[in-house]
Amino acid sequence: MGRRKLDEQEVAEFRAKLMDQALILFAKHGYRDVSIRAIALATGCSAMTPYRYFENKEAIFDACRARAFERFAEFHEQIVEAHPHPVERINALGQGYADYAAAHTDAFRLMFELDQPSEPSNHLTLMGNRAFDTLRNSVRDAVQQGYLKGEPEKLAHLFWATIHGIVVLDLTNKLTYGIDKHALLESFFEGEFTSARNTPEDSK
Amino acid sequence: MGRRKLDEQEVAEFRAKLMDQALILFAKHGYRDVSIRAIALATGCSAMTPYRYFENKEAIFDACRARAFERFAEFHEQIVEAHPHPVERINALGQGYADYAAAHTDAFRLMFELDQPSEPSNHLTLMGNRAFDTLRNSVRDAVQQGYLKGEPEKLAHLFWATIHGIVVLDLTNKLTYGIDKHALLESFFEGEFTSARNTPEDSK
DNA sequence: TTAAAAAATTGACAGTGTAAAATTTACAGT
DNA sequence: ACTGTAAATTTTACACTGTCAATTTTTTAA
Repeated sequence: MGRRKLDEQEVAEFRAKLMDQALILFAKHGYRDVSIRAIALATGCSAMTPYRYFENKEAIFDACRARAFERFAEFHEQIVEAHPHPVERINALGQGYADYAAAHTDAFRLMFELDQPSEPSNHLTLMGNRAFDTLRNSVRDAVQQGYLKGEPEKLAHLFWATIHGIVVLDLTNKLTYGIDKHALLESFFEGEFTSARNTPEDSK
Repeated sequence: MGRRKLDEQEVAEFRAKLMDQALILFAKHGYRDVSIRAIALATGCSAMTPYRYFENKEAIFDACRARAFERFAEFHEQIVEAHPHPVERINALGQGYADYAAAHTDAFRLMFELDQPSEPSNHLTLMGNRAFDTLRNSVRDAVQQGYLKGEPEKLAHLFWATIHGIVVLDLTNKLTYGIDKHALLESFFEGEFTSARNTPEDSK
């Protein structure tokens, strides 16, 4: 006696359906300008139904971010497959990172928003790491094969930080002195900055 | 006949008063969770009075961001004065950037939020540039004096992007592999990454 | 003292997140 | 087939939001 409880798969399916719509809306309009009612409407359920599948709006957002990271990671994994050479692979990953941010700006914002509405869930952290792992592994390989020197973890993180910095400064319109994203990426990949450090004695 | 119109200074004073409170609230709770009514209450005026001094909530936020950038720039300018040597100055600016982000995280978020509610105003851009100018000039000096080699604009931008990248990845809890902000900053300042690039032949 | 204009406040509205109540749905036992 | 019941869903309701419009207060010049 009593209506059958939704099994795990059914719940997962509806959650996915909600997230598909939510991701589209969040990416298009941002967290602030998407209402749960709008997500419900797009999904074709009533306004309060999402609350049965997610605790609140932040939980939906969090799930969408994780999904965005998942796609981001898949994109990186494709690049890895397409570039067997470690150094080329690293550069392709960096370029891909920037390209992805440009092509999917809204998803990128979702992922790297400074003003995160909640602490990252474990799943979100996992998906975030998965994308970075492609770079981490590539740098490790490059070091092992002698293409790079240094502590692989630090190298990978610094590489990431630099690309990320270039991308977000560009995204927030902070590059206003004629030096744009492309020039910076090019310089970085050429190692112009990295080889520029020396002492005054050297330059005399 | 007719009440005296507020002169420019009076308007500026009240705007400043509003912004003082708004900046505190925005920094503490973020754009989303601060209402104009709350700003008005903190300022001691009625709920709709802010609308006489700013077009809307975004305009208040924009003004606050510009003010945050102004303080950020002043902080950098103090660092410049305290460090006469170009290379030390550059490193101090980088370290200061990270320290400021840690000490005034909320203000930093305000300034570099990806999800900006509006296009940056001219004044905001100006204040943003003012902070970066300290680094730009320092790099230019360092290059002129032979401490650095390369195109100064690109060097300065790349330096900024790297520090910024490190800071924001840390701020958004993306550094989860035991390599933290401090290790990355240290590596960066030591040039560990920058001197790591060479060909396999070199390492044999 | 009064007319009027600027400033400030109040009232109103559509839209928000979400808690609680009401309702629909679909199954187990008779 | 019917019915009791529990799960799923929808409806209702509320406090709060940004902001427009109407109103009231304040302050000045005549």
